[in-house]
Amino acid sequence: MTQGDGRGNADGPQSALTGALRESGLSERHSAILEAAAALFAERGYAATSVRDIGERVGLLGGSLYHYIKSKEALFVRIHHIALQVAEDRIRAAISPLSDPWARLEAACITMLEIQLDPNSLTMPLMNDFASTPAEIREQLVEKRDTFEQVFRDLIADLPLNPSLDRGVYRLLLLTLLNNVSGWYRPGRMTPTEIGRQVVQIFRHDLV
Amino acid sequence: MTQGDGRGNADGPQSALTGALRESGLSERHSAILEAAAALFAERGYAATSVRDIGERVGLLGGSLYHYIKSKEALFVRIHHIALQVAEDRIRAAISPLSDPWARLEAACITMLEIQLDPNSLTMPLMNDFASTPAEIREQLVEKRDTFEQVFRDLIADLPLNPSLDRGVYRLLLLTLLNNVSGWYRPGRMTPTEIGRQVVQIFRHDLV
DNA sequence: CGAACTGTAACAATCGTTTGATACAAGCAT
DNA sequence: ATGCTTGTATCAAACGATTGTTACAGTTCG
Repeated sequence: MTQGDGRGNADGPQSALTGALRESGLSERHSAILEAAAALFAERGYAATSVRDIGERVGLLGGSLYHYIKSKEALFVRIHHIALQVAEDRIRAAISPLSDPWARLEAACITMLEIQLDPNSLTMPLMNDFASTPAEIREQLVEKRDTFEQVFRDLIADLPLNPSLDRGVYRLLLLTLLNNVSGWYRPGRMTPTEIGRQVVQIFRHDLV
Repeated sequence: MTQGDGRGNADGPQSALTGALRESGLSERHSAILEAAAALFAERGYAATSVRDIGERVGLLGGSLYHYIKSKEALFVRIHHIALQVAEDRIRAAISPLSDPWARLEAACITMLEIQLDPNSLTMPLMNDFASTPAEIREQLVEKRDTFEQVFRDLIADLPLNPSLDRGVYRLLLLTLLNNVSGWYRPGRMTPTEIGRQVVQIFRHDLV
C-alpha cells in the first residue's frame, strides 16, 4: 500500500478533486486548470500565486486562462466550493454505514485528513486562507464552510460527551486541528488513519 | 534575553511586543514600524502586505522605511524572531512558579493564547505563514520555532500521560491548536483563559 | 555644521487583465 | 470536393497598476 487509496476509484491515481471534475462535464484542460490552481493556492496561498504560475503548470500562458475563468478571485471561490462539496460527500459516505457515535467521528476525522493530506492534489488547505482574501468574497467562503461544518456539528451533537466540555468550542478546536495538520505533516512517517485515531483518542471524553 | 512581562505594565494598552521593543533601545519610529508590520503580516499574510501598506500605518512613505529595514524579507524574519522570543519568555515566566505538570501545561497554553489573541498587536499568527515564504528564509524560521517549541516538549515530557498516546503527535496537535485559534477567535465571546482551560481539559489523559 | 531622518521620484519586475491575431476543427452551402 | 463561415483554443503583446527597492535631494534637529 504505497499510496493507500482504497476509495473505490479504479481509474488511476487521481485525486478526489479530479474525479469530481470529470463528472462535471468540464474539458480536460478546464479541470486541469482548476486542479493546478487548487494545488498552488494550497502550497503558496492565494496572494503568492500568480495567474501566470497557474498557466505554466498546465502549459498555457497566463492570459490564456481567461478563456476558462472570469477572474482569479472567481477561480478561487470556485475551487473552494468544489473542494468543500467533495469533502462533504466523502465524509457523509464514510460515516453513513456506522452507528456508534465515536466510530462515526473517527471515520469523519480520518476521511478529512485523507483529503487534506492527499499528496496528489492538496485541495483543502485553502480553507484557512481567509485572511488574505478580500472581504466581499470571504462571505461566500464562510457561508459554504458553515454548511460543510454542519456535518461535524451533527456528529458532535450525538456524542455522549462529558458535560463539562462546551460542544461549540469542542467543534471549533477539532476542526482547527483537522484543518491545519497539513502544516506539519510529511508523507511516510505516519498515515492519515493513524493521526486521525490519535486525534479522536485525545478528543474522546465520555460521560462520567 | 528579552525579559519583559507584559501583564504588569501600567503604562497603557501596550502589547507584549511593544514592551519588548522599548527595552531594545530602538527608537519610537523603529518599533512602530516593527509593530505595524507584525500586525499587517498577521492580518493579511506576508505576500498580501506591501511595504507601502506598512509605511502608511506609521505615517511614512514606503521607501522611507528602508532607513530602518534592510528588506521586506529581513523585516519579516526579524519580527518572527522577536515575537517568538517574547512568547517564550512570557511562557517560561508563567510556568516557573508552578510544579504540577498539568497546571504548568495549562498555564503555558493560556499564556500562548493570550499572546496570539491579543487584539492590540497580533504578533504570532505569522508563525503559520511558512507556506508563502521563500525556502531559504524558511530555514531560519523553522530553526527558531523549534527552539521555541522545546518549552512544550519539556512540558509534555513531564506529563503523566496515558502511554497509548504518542507524545510527538500530542505536541504537534496541541501546538497546531494553539497556533490557529486566531483563525476563529472573536473578542468578547470567550476569554483566552477559558479557551485554554477547555484545551487542556480535552488534552488531559492521565495514566490509568 | 553634520548626522539622522523623510519625501520625491524613479527603477525594473511582476501583477491581473484585455486585446487582436492566429491556428484549427466542424458545419453548411455551393 | 471546394469554399465560406462559425466557434473554440491559444499565443503574443500590451495595458495600467502595484510590487520591492534605490538614488538623491531636502528637511529637521542636536
